[in-house]
Amino acid sequence: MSLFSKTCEYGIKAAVYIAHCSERNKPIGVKEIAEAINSPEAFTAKILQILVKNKIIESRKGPKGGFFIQDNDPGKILLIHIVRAIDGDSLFSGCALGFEQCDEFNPCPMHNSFKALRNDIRNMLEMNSLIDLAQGLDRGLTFLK
Amino acid sequence: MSLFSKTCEYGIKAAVYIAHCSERNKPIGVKEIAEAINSPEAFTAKILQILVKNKIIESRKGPKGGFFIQDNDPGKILLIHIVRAIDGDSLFSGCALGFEQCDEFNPCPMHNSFKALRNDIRNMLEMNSLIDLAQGLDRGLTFLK
DNA sequence: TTTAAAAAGTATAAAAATATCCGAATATCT
DNA sequence: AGATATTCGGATATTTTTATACTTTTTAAA
Repeated sequence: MSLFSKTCEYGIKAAVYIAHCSERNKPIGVKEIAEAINSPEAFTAKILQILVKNKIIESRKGPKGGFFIQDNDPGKILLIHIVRAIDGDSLFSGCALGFEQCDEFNPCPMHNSFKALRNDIRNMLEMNSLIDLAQGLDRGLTFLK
Repeated sequence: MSLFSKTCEYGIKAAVYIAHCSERNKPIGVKEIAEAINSPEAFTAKILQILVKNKIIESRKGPKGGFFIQDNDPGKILLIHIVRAIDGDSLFSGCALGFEQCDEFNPCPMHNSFKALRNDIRNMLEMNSLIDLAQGLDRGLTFLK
């Protein structure tokens, strides 16, 4: 078990790559993205559609088309937006043992020790924008495959 | 996406319930366990087998048989043992984006912000023993369904 | 020593996640 | 206007996770 679903992992990587390239200011095709993040192309296309529908990234059809992020946006797009769009918010707002009704008044055995962790997860996702994550790529300090 | 797989959630709940009952000092059958944690019986049986194979709990066949934990053990059995047996250790030792090779020298974009969180997860799993989790049940403060 | 109750083992089924394929819609360029 | 490149949408396929059903083995007790 890992934090994110595979779908979400691809979504994050793709978004980071698009942010990384968005300086060039021209749309990037699925093919290049999938190649860059080492993901299955058709599946990646589906995930990009989700991100577009959730207005996290933009797209243009036809020749010279592809996916892109407006100039000033990478700093505004947070990991939590992507995770929420793809995996929902159960990771950082749900119960560790999967109970629907688990709260202060009706806690599961893990409720109290999980509370802090859940907030840490949420904070981490709220603190990291695509700019933050893309910067390392720009400088050749981090990698997407 | 949630922290644990469903299998692991059932495994944790089952183990906590067994610890909770182990005072009575007699084996508890799958039927009672599944009932107590509101899980599918046959599937729960499979999970209990995993825990037995990993020597996390014990079992006895035949009439009056069932699953149990030795008197002094619930304090020694940590969540991390159960999670490791069922979900493996990718959750608290792997890369957030699923890379095999992701470390200080070859980090993924999330590596640094994830590092602390991963340790928090590990700590949480190492800090909680079955006794800790069962205590709330004993006192009627927490619930397993 | 026979019977019955339970876990262990094996095979299969159903559901969800992951992945592929192809035609439709749309935009660009000539 | 026509040809082409691309995303979009829907159908389908594959794999993994979750779940069930049934048989075998072990054990306790009558």
